[in-house]
Amino acid sequence: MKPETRTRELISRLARLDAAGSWEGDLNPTQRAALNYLAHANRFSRSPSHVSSYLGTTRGTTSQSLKSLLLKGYVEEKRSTQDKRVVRYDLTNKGWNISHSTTPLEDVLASLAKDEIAVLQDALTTSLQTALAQNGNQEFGICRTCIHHKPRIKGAYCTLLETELSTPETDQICAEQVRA
Amino acid sequence: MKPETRTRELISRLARLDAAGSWEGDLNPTQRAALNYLAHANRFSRSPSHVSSYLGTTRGTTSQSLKSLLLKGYVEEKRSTQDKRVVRYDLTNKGWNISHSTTPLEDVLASLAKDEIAVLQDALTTSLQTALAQNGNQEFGICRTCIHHKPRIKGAYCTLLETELSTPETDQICAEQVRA
DNA sequence: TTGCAATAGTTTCGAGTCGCTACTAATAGT
DNA sequence: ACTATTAGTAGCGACTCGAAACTATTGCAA
Repeated sequence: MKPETRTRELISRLARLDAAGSWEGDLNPTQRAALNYLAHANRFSRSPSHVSSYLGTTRGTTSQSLKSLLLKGYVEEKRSTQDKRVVRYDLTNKGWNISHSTTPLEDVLASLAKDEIAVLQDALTTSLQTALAQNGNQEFGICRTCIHHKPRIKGAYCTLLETELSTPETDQICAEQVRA
Repeated sequence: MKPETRTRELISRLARLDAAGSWEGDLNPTQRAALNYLAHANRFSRSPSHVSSYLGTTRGTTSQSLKSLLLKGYVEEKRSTQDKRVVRYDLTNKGWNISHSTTPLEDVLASLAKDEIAVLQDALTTSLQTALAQNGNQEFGICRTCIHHKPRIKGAYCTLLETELSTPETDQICAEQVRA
């Protein structure tokens, strides 16, 4: 079998195993994925559109998943006052608690050698970036690594959103991020 | 973010992208995964039970997926004469044709450097083996690497199934495989 | 300013996955 | 012969997913 075929199969099987084994609490894999995204995204990137773009599904599907998360009390809705169309979803305490728990796959990955996981992460990152670029998708990288990111003495400044950012925020996922 | 968390996220996103982009023909991701398995599994490992064990779903779900594949003409049913309970699914010509097509993710992986994909494959293989071992799942490795595999001048002999195997068959997936 | 296009989000529909339980048929063990 | 086990299927309810239709809001431009 060609190495790329074999590797694709490995990725698919690992993801499948992970999804099956991560029915933590009353969250299914998709809901868990959405929650994970919301836990790491900055305050400008937590709308249904952003979630659906990140997960690669339609807005309709995402709308339902978020509604389910809302109903179960893992997130809360914040409607914007500037643009009355947009909604932002923030994690509740219950949401934060569950988002910290690790999945079986993470435990396995944690048992790899330090250099092994570093190399794995690099190769996967490269692959993901290439794949995303080919589809014209956004990368959803971390603020700190963006061309619009200008470091300040405390925190940073975003030249795109024209906003001051706190230090923890520069480590969050931003939907607008463009690699420097 | 911890490297194992980041890596898990990468695997999950790549798999999601791959699944979304591989709606080749009229096959959805699960049906495609089942077809891929059948394309690489040997003649002793192509029953609904084996497919469900490989994909990590229940037999009920697999039964439906296979029924769908059958209906669409990608596979055909062969009922065993020895054990009248078991069914074997073989790919039709239509099935072989589609199983040879590559997915977008494969194309991306193929563009990686040779040593990079080798290292990637190794790390993923190790992770998968560990994860499967923890769940008590079968590994579904290749015949040739099994403790029951005894090479012959032409092909091989399996001491578990007590059967002669042709050379191509020793490169196929076997549900009974146990790493030597 | 008015009007139209674009955008954010929701709703609904049909097909399909998935876990679960219950079921039939065939085989294996005692 | 009786029972337990195994292979496969059927039906149920919850959910995902893509697609299309829909509302509300905003942006743009004549």
